[in-house]
Amino acid sequence: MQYTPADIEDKWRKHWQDTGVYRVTDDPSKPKYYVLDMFPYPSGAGLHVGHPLGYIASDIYARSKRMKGYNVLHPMGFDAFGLPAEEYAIQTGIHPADSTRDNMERYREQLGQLGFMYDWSREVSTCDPDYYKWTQWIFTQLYEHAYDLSSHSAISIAKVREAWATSGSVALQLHTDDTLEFSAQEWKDFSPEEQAERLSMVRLAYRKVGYVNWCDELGTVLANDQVKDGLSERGGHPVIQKPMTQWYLRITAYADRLLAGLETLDWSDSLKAMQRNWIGKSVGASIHFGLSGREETLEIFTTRPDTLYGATFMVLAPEHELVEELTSEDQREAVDAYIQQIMAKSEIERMANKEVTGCPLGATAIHPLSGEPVPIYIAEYVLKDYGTGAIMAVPSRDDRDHAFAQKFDLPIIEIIDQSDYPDAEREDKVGKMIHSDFLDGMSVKDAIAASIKKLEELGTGRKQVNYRMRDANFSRQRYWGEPFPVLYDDQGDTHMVELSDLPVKLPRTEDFKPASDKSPLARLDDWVHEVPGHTRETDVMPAVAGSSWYYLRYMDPQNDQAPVGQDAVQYWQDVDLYIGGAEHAVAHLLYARFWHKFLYDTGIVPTQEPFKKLINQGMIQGVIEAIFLDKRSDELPRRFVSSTVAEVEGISHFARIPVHVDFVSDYGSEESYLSVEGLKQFAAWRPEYGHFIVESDGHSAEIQHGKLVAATPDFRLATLSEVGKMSKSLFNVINPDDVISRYGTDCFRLYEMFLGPIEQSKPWDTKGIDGVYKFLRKFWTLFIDKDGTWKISDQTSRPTALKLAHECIKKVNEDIERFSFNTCVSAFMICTNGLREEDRIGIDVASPLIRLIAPFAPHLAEELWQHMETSMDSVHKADYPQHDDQYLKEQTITYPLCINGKKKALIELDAEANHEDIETAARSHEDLERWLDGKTIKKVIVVPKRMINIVI
RNA sequence: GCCGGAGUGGUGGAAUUGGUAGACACGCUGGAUUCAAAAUCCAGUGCCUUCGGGCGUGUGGGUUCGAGUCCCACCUUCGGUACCA
Repeated sequence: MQYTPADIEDKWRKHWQDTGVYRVTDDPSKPKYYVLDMFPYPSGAGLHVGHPLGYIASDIYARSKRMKGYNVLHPMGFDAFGLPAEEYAIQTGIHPADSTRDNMERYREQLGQLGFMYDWSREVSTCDPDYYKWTQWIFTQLYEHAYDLSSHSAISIAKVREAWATSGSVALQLHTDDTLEFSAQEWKDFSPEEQAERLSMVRLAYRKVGYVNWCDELGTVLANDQVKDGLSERGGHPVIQKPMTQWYLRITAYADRLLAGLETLDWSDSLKAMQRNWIGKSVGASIHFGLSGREETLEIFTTRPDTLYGATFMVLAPEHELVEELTSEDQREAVDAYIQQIMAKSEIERMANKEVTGCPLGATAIHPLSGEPVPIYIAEYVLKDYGTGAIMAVPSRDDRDHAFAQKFDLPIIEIIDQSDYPDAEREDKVGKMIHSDFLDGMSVKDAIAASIKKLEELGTGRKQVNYRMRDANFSRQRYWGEPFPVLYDDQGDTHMVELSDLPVKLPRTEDFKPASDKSPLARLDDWVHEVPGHTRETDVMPAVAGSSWYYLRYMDPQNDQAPVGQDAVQYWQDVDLYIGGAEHAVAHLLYARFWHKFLYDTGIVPTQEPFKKLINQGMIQGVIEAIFLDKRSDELPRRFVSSTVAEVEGISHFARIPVHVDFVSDYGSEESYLSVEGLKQFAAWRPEYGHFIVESDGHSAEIQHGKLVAATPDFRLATLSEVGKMSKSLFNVINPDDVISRYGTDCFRLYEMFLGPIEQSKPWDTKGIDGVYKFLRKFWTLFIDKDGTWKISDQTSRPTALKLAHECIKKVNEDIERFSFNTCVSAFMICTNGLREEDRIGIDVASPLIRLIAPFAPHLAEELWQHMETSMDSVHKADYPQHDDQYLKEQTITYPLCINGKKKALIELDAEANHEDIETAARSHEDLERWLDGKTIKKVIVVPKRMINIVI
């Protein structure tokens, strides 16, 4: 009987489901192990071949752990709220709830096909009201807590009130961006509004003004993703940065703990480095510069207070609140024009801009030590949310300041003598202070301390810790997300919805298009005013809300009394292994850690960190196929060209238009192109281009209303192929379905693993899949012959067969533990190729091999297992095999013999040979004289069991 | 710009701790089988070569008896950059 996956795979999947092999209960008799995948966003394009890469790896690991006696939780769910469903709804009129439900259904089906050991009864979906009830509740808890810096823990607002009423603001050391100074009496005398204002300065969820990408033309806020070159991706309309009052989470309160917690985690150093850099803790000074003719001061943060005497100008972010006031009449026009220009740019564009831009305000600050006047500028390289949004510029010691000073012809004062450090760069903290008054002669390190001391004496500055990380903007002016559990009363005061009234369900509407500058929910009058005397918050939460705690819900998905029950969380504790994409390195992984620490502080979870070990899977990339649209005229017929034509005419005249990969011939190759047929498909897919002509090298064609009007013979339009993200928005998603129906699930699983290391990204390609399929057939025929007879004999296998098997068992066990699944597949191949030479295979080889491959190819293993005489009804309940060293003994070792590190020959020596035996053998090699070529041997290096090197 | 990753035959990749570079596959070439093809099986396959050997892990330096692996500089490319998820 041939290996035919179609005959066995569906059968076993159904069997496993019917018998509940993968049901997980909280079983205290076994050690627990929690394997988590980053749950997918259920995109309309379906599961693509990139998703399973991590899922297969985690499934293999989870299955092997289970066979090793652990009680393994390996759940799956959906990150179901998000922008694409809403965009899809705006385009098609299909409600996000409906499209998301359908997409989840498709995902469940596709995931089911992959043979994972998920316990679907634990599924979690972030858009399910039973789930987001608790997302909302956690938000209310964040609102009801502040952060106490002395106990390093969240503290309830009730306690804060009590403490302030007893002893005033000095009672507690709370994390805040503002200054709180009031006595107990003053607190009591405050109006409720004034009290609320003070509390808002410390709450972990609070409101403040933030900037959004605003597109007037579309009447909506846009995601960064939807903005290209300062224009909306859809329609190409201008986008500006618009201020708006929004909810924020005070993640900065947890910055130190998020930093310290990294030390305890089994994550890659690179990932920890990314989080560390994102948090960006820096120690420096806060310094107040006076402003000529004004009472108020300009606060700046610097890590280099030692360089104060080199500060020759100040730079503010264009959004800085003092800009308006400080601008002189002469400069107003220029300043306004500059601000307008900058507000059209995204932060990335501002930072990436190498060109130096800026504008003087026509105002001066006063140097806090020298009393000299210092001119004030605004420039895009200073960002509002970093530090105080203002810097003192020290052109002699900062590269960007230096470039700015040169462009605007500002003085550059050298204040550090680095002549003792010839290799030092401008920004290195080494050298002796000069031209710096009382600091002269000090080292940089001493000067930093001395300058802070001086500033503190003068009352114009103090030591300060600053974080690059900013509080998390938690408001989205959209529909498809969790509604805030927030009511505002007639006075504008904020009230959280009580737990008994949660969830605040997302109201159903068919009108989810943007409503001017508000969330679509703002238009639902009945819902907004549902609670008498109150209006609801009409923004919704971002997708990161639901994904910040979903891993806890899997532990106890049905609980209606708490996000997660104490019994469940005490048993499952935390995630032992988390596998997911590196693209989540900072955002999701930092927010989830933040929420987890907050939940720890409030007694909901027993651990400080959610994810003990983390593996980043690489991306399976797609190929983005594109053609070029001539931007110079928007009259019909529009003109499309190939990349080569666009380059000749000047690439800036063209817009890159992605083409659905299904239309492209020779997809992914250098010669990829659109045939006449592909062109027709393109025309039908993008009807807005109605009438267009296309030009490629030596080819042209004209299309009108989907019909080919004219074309050169053998027409083809060359498309540009670029490797990149596989994404619905790039029209290059490849689904696993076709591959599975052709080769079977086990083959697909093995092939994805065989592609390479899971951390590595690579473009999708099915070129090598035949090799894996051939292997599975060979493996099968070790056990079952052509007419379906079970071939395994009762006799013991020969030592050679046992050696092959145990080498494989050893290798696979080792490689699973280091998450090297591609080499596991190779090991299976090597073993199988070797066993084909054996004239008989006994049960002593067959049984461990079938169990060994079970986590990788669960269906095949289960089918073969049924032929074994065993009490275990499923291979997946059997033990995982361990190797026995007695079968692995080698008689001889082949040593490479090198001259000066270059291999010259191989010599075979007894495995037990000692250092001297080996050297003697080397020195007596018959060809040695020829290799020496008259030179003498200086040294012989022998590494037993490794190599021999003769140095001449 | 900044932070992080990757770069090895025609292709995917292996080399786990500084010790035989190219395991295992794909592809290709030749052969067997076949009326023929598919499938299958066997052999070969880094590049150059005067057949002695020489050169080879993105580029250029360095450390070492020995470097794909460590160090320095650079190039290319991918991910993130706070509203894609």
